[in-house]
Amino acid sequence: MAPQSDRSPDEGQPYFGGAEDPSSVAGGGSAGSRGASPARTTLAPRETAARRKGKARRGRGKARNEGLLSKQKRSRRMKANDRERNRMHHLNSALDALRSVLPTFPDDAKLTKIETLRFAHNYIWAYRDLRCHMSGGSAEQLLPRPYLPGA
DNA sequence: TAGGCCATCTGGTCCT
DNA sequence: AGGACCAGATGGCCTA
Repeated sequence: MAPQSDRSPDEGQPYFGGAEDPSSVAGGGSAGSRGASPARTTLAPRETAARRKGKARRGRGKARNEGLLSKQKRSRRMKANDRERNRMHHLNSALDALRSVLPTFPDDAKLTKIETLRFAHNYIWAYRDLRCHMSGGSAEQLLPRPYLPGA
């Protein structure tokens, strides 16, 4: 397949499908198939669960043997799986929210997770830099307030 | 068909 | 004890 390089859009620029920025943060990685074709769509959690039901039971082999696990253990595991699934769904929602505020081209191009994070990093960095230059201050003065959990 | 991305399961560890 | 978080494993989907 085509060599992938994490798209690292130029700071402050909308992301253009195939554009690459070799000087970007952490180098190399994924590429450009998805930019060109937004075919991959994130399934809604419910839809995902339903659609993936089949493979949900896939296992890692050994400890999988039914009967080895007590009913209580099994039940606890299932609950843990459920929480983990939810946790990941929340994480993905947050990622979607982040995607939604990042400019891309075309508009409906979907950034991968790693691309989203790297782009957001660049974007924030560039924005801070821009404000710094406009205000004549130092970048440190423009650092966002630290995140306060629960605030 | 290979390789990238993703969702899910799982067991370990840490925290409350 | 139970939940949150994490990383590894697995297999499906998709594109070049």
